[in-house]
Amino acid sequence: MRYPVKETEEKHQRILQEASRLFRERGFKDVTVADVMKAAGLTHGAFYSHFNSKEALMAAATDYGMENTLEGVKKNFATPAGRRAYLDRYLSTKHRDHPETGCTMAALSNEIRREPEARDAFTARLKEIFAATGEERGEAILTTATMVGAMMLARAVTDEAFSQEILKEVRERLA
Amino acid sequence: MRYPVKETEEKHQRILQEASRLFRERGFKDVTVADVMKAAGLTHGAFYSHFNSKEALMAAATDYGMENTLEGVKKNFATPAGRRAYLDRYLSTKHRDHPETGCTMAALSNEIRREPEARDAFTARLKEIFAATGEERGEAILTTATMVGAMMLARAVTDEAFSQEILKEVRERLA
DNA sequence: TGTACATCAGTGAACGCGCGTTCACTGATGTAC
DNA sequence: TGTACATCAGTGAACGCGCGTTCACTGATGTAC
Repeated sequence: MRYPVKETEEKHQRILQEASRLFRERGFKDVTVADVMKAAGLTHGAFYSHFNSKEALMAAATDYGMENTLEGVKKNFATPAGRRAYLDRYLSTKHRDHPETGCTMAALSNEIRREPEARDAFTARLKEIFAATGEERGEAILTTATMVGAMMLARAVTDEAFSQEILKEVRERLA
Repeated sequence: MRYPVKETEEKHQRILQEASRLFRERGFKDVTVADVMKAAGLTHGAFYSHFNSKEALMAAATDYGMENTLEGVKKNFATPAGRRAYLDRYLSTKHRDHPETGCTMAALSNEIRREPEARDAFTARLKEIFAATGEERGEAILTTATMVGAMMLARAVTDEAFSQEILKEVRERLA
């Protein structure tokens, strides 16, 4: 049956949101189209009324997740204190333990590399993010690389003390 | 039929080597057991005479790849010039374009996080790598995080000039 | 404003394919005597 | 040292399962008149 346009748009947003959340948590490959649709409260068959393929969803979810990061940077990098607080939150155990609500770069960049559509979205948003820091470009690049790398290492490691050490050392050394 | 012990050991090494290569290139999920065995010159059925499961192979390949990195660090970090050359090689377009022979951390850490067996191997080797740099610990952590993060971003991005810019800025700013 | 009907998001069964793993079988190796 | 035989890496067919995608069908919505 036909559904109200407004509800359809809301469902579309919900699919995107849940996809982004699940992908960040488990990666592209371990999340099925059915998983995403179930999380959005729909059946898997309806997926193709919203996206052309799982690849298209991965790209859209990447864009969605990177846009979130962009907003966060815009909001927090206005003042030195805001920037400092952002870095500390980024390099926290809370962020480490919740990739599903955290940075898309730290959660998915390994897989994004192999997904042409997602890469395009990633590239465009990353440029926006660097610009939004208001910092000298090389500085923004260095800081971002360090944060992303540190989070990935802290997450990949099993030893809790070691993982915290990684976060702490980088937190203290980041300008 | 039964095979000479020596040949069996060589085949085992070949499986490990090819697995590490293929995993770094395409990720754990996009490489099948059959792919690995074919690359090693065997049929897929023989796999279970060498490893208990694909998960066990992922762990062994992670250990194998990290050990390679460890040897490289040991060899190159003896002198400041050697260290400098190592960083420059790490942050090169050649390394960026050849993940299959490159750093396991930059290629697989997103996926390693979700594989318990691989995580253990990763953790142990990462500690060895930090120790092998001969640097102050916090320094080793910071530098490694930055290198890994920069390589992942440079690889995830489609724009060639942008990708090179990421590598160049980090190369110049790394002590 | 009211009516007729074309549209299309959503459902759930089904398709086709590929994957990890198992298994019966093979036969040269390596061991026991 | 020679002989008999148990072992076990390797083969290739098969199993069972889950995934992305398709499809016939539904029926309220939104549009054309």
